This record gives sequence, structure tokens and C-alpha cells, in this order.
Amino acid sequence: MRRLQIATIRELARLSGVSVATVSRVLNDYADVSPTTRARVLEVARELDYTPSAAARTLVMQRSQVIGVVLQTGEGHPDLQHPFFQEVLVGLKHRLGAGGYDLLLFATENPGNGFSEHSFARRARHHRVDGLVVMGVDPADPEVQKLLRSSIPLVAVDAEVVGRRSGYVISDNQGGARLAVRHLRECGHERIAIVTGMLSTRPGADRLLGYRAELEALGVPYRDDYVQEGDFYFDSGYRGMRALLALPEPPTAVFAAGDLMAAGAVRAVEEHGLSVPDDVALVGFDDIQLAAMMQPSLTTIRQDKTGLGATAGEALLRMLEQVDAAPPTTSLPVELVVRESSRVRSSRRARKQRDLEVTGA
Amino acid sequence: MRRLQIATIRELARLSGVSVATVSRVLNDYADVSPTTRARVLEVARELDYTPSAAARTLVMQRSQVIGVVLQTGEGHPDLQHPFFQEVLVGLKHRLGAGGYDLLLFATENPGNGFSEHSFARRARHHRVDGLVVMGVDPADPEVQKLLRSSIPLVAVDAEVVGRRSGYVISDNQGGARLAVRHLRECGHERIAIVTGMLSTRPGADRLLGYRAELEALGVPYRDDYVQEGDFYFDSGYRGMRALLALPEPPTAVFAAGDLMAAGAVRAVEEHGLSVPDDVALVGFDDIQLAAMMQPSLTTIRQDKTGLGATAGEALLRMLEQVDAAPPTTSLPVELVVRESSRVRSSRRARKQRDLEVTGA
DNA sequence: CTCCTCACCGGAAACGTTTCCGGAGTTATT
DNA sequence: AATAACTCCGGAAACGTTTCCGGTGAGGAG
Repeated sequence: MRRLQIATIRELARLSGVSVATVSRVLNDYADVSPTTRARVLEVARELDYTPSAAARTLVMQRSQVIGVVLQTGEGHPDLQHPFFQEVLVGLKHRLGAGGYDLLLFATENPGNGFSEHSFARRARHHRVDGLVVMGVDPADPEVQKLLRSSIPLVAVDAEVVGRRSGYVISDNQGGARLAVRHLRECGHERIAIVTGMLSTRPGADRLLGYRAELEALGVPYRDDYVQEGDFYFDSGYRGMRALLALPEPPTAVFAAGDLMAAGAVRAVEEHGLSVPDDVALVGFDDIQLAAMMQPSLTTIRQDKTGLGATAGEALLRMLEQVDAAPPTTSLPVELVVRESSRVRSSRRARKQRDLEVTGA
Repeated sequence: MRRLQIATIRELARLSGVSVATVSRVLNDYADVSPTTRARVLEVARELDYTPSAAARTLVMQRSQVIGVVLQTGEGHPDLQHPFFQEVLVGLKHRLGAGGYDLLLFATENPGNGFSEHSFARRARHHRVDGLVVMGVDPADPEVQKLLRSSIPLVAVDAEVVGRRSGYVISDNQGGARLAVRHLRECGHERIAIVTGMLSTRPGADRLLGYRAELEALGVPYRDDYVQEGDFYFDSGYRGMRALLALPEPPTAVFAAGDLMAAGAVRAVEEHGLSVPDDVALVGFDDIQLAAMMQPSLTTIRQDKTGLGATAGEALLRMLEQVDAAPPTTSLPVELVVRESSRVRSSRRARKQRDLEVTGA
């Protein structure tokens, strides 16, 4: 009873004694078909376990029901490796999946086979994806610029790209940074330093901006030597913190513009024989899983990561449904989550609270 | 100069003054074409920024150059959320990308639109994927069984599925568990408990098996009350550890069958007013990023996660190239990584070493 | 009884490729 | 000088759909 070839619409038509046109009509829920015919065709289709060919459908309809996802492989660190993007991906997949779309992950490694196949724009056209989501890319990247001109609906996460058919969703990075600095100030700190993310990225730049803005608003003088440039990953946080500790007048509080870097900073502080938060208070950014789990648990600015993905998906769906839908330029709110790394003293009560937070999630 | 329609092979043929057949031959590097013609076609193709349509090619060639990836959305926890799978995905994408394949992420949410679209087997046929990689699934799942019968080359990660065209790659979970227990015993512990992963999964079951086997080998009596069933995630580690600490004779060492659970266990221990490793020694499994970053850093059994992905990709490529290639049944070695959570005392020297490990990675 | 409308259906073109088959020149072989 | 063997190329079928356009038969209006 196993068929060797997978069933085609022609086979299905033959078996139900109607034309392929009619079969197509019942499969696509057109009105112009009698109830009896419809029932018969559906029955045979079920028996055959028939599935239409996406390729054929794409070819004739000029749309694929597939969304391309590009995660730029950062220098050395595949972005896929950063927990942040992973969570965004979860939200994205969920929303787009519910909308009937599948996700095509563009491999960033150039296959080399055939004629030059690399460029994202080419790959997008090649697969005829209906839309694109790009994450962690530099908007100035020529690759990205090509994508923008391509008239394929696109939404970027964490990068401010705008075009006729492309928008972005992003967290309120500047506001988040201000929250972090204000919190540190309210904890009594005056010497507040920062370890930044990559300044070439929007979040990296904005968090630094917010840091400076809040410092000014609070009347705390800005010092160049309190700014350490990092790259969002653990090691750079570690190195940045070391540099800060080596200063003649080291800071008593540090805002690390990413949780991974905050973790690195904690490592540096403790290796220096000091303690978090007693000697150095720390606030991170992102609230990745790690933040609540580490010791001391990390005060941080929570981004709604799956929300970013879901919002991006949502916006994309809107743009696909109505051609004239405006591309999104959405900024999602963030939230200060106070944990141990910024508390004056780690008390019994603090621990209890921290616990509730995690297990309740 | 912008074309409204994307260029087709027909257009390309017209512009180069040859037939589509010839263009196709040029593009696919056939020998049967004169150097001058070849050059001309290539030139025009470059000008047009021509890209062949994947849909058309798939249709006629009956292959898509796409690999389907299914990540079963576990009960409550999307697997994509577990760092483990993320890293496997990195390796997979890398290897398969280099082989010229793109990855299609199957959305697990049933789109509902059209006629029943859910089943993975249907989706696989629908997109005509050339191969499949499945992760974190139950081999007994009827969905998976359907996939096996479908004659599409398949390789599973972390699940022992075998079929005519399907194999698996997995870590040596049993051996890893034995390593963990032996290490704990060598640290002087006698009362060694375990918090298991989901026993319905291969790794969950195997790690428990290894635990028991090594206990026996070492002549340490096995106790039922030293076995707490978890589910690989933080909370279950936390709960399991609490239960163990409530025992009349609590263990002095615990093997947590996953790093996330180990982190939860640390939390429970400290909340209980005890310390890791002084009161309770801990060994985890996986060596996810978290393990090296947390405080105390986690002794664990390292799996080669990207290696799993790469091996899976490699095997799949082999099966795609030669139909008669045997499906893999590969087991990758694991490795004990000693960090603070199992050290008798956290010394200056230990910290130094831990540091090297992380920054050197 | 004829004509119109309407419900239902089939034929066929189109989507963009690959590949089989054969044909026209050109060069080598007898 | 005829034929064989290459080299290079074009026509056309095929892949599995969707959709336009038109056709048939039944029933209602004139």
C-alpha cells in the first residue's frame, strides 16, 4: 500500500474522477464546487495523505510562505551563540509559525559551490522568501543595504534600519541604561563606570548614550576613564572590569551593558579579592537566564526578548497581508530587575525574594 | 536600471543571444559549451545579478538543497530555549551550510490554515527537504515514527532512532555519568545522590544508568532515596536538591544530570545555609556556557555540543551523497571538567586555573 | 418553447528550471 | 572524397501547481 512516488494532484484528480482544476479548487476552499465532489476529493486526499508541493505552489503563486532569518555571524562569535538572539528566535518562530510561515535559517558560510551564492539578497531571491528578519547586523553593511533595496518586507531586530518596506523593533536601550545608572546612584554610588557593548551596534551605542545622559541628569560628572569598551561577551566584561579596578580611583559601581559582560566583571572583581556587591555594585542588561542563576544573582535591565521576536513577526505578518502597511519602528519598554549584585548587603530576605523570582518564572 | 521583475533564465538567454538550454549548461558547469559563449553568458548573468529560482529547480530536480530541523517543543519548555540545543544548532548550521544546504526550522505550532498541516512528515514532503535533523524528541512519538518510514534521510541528536535511512549521534552519557560519580568518590564522598533528567529521554535514562553502574563498580551501596527525578531545567534541580537536603541522612555529593539543574541545586544548597563545595559537592553535565561563569564555577561533564551538530550534519551529507551510506550510530566522547563546585577548598590557585579555562576558550 | 442565468466543472497556459534528443558545422579518419 | 566522430547548441518535454476562460446542463423567466 506504500506508494513509491509521493502523490501529486494529478493522481488525486484521477482517483477522485475529476480534473486537477477542481481538486485545486476544493483544496483551496473555493466556492465553485459541489458538496459531493468536495467530500469525495477530500476523502481521497486523506487516504493518499496528499500534501501539495511547496515548490510548485511557490513557482506559480510567486510566494513561498517562508521567512528568511539572517543571524550575522559576528567576528568570532556566532550570534546564534548569544542567548539573547536565541530567545528572540523563540518568539519569532512562535508568532510566524502561528501565521503559517516557516523559518529558513540562512547559512552564513559561503557554500562556494555553483556560482557565487553568498549574498543574502541573492539567497532571499533564490528561495523567494516572502519576508526577512535580520538580527545583530550592522545597518551600514553593504549586504544589508542590498537587502533594503530589494523590496522584500524586512524587519530588523536591534538595528535601526528603515526603508520603504523595512522597519525594526528594538528595546528602549537608552531608557534602560538610564534606569541602571539611576538605580546605582540611588544605592548611594557616585563613582559609576560602564563597560559598553560594541559601539557599532545600536544597543551598544544607545546604552552608552543613556549612561551619559543620566549621569548628567543626576549631576554626576562624566569621566572618560570610567568608560571601557567591550563587545557584549564574557571576556570583554572581565577585561573591562580589570582595567577599571586598576584605576587610581576605581569605581564603586559598574553598569555592564550586557549580562554576559556583567558575569565577566563579577569574575574580575572576585579575582581581585573584592566582593560584589559590597565593594563593587553591578548592573547588567538583558536579563538572560544566566542573570537569575548566577551567584550573586544579577541586577539587570530586563528586555522582553521573546516579545521582540513576536513583535517582529507580528509586524512582518502585517506587512505581508497589506502591502501598504507601514514598516514598524517599535521600541519595547524595559524593566529594572533588582537582585543581589546591587544590594547593599545580601540578607536572608533578599535571598528569599530572589528565589521566588526564579522559581516563579 | 532597476528591474521590476527579477530576472529569469529566459531573459538571461535572450540577452546573451543563446537558448535557455545553453544558459542552463553554463550555469551548471557542463562541458558542452564553447568558452566564448560561456564567458558571454556569465557576463550577462553578473550584470543582471541573476539567481536561479529554488522552486523551479526543486520542482524539476526533485531535491531542494534544504534540510529540515525539528526541535520538539517540550512540555512547557521550547527546546530551542535550552542552551544545549542552541549550541548543537550552531554546529549543524555550520557544517550543513558549508555543504551548500540551508536550514528550515519547522514551526511546531500548527498553522491550522488550509487542511491539516501539522504533521512533520507532511511538512517534510511539502517542502521536499532532502534530509532531516531532529532534536530532543521521543523516538516512540508517532510523529517521529512516521518520519522514519518516510524514507527521507534523517539523523537524530540525543535520541536513539534507527531505521533504514536514519541514524543518530549522541554523547557517551553513560560513560559521562560514571566519570562524574567516580570523580565524586575520589574526592572522598560516600553519600552520592543524583538528580536525573527526564527519564523518557535517552540522555536522562543513560545518565542514571551510568550513575548506578559506577556506584556498583565502586562498591558504594545504591539507595533509592538518593535518586530525584528532574527534567533538565533549573527548577527541577532546585526542588530535587531541597528534597535531598530534607533527608534524614542527606548526601554530601550530588551528580546533577544537567548544568541547569546543577545551578538550581546550588541555589537550594545555599538557601539552606550550606555551601558548595564545602558541604555539598556538585557535578553537572553538558558544560554549557553558564557552567564556567557561575559562582562557584561548576565541575561538569563536557559534551562536544557543536561537535554533535557537526557530526550530525556530516553524516547527513554522507547519506545524501551516496544512497547506500550507512546511517550513523555515533557516540561522541565526553570529558570531565573539574571546577570549584567539587573542589575540597576553593584556593587561590584554583581560581587562577578556572580563569584560564574561560578566557582561553 | 426559447433564452438567460447559474452552478459546476475541464482545458490549458503559465511559473522557471533541467535534461534528453537530435541537428548543424567542423575536423579527423579511411 | 566520403564518412565518421566531435563540438556546440536549440527545441521541447517535464516537474506540480493555480487560475483564467469557456462550456455544459439544469432550472427559471419570458
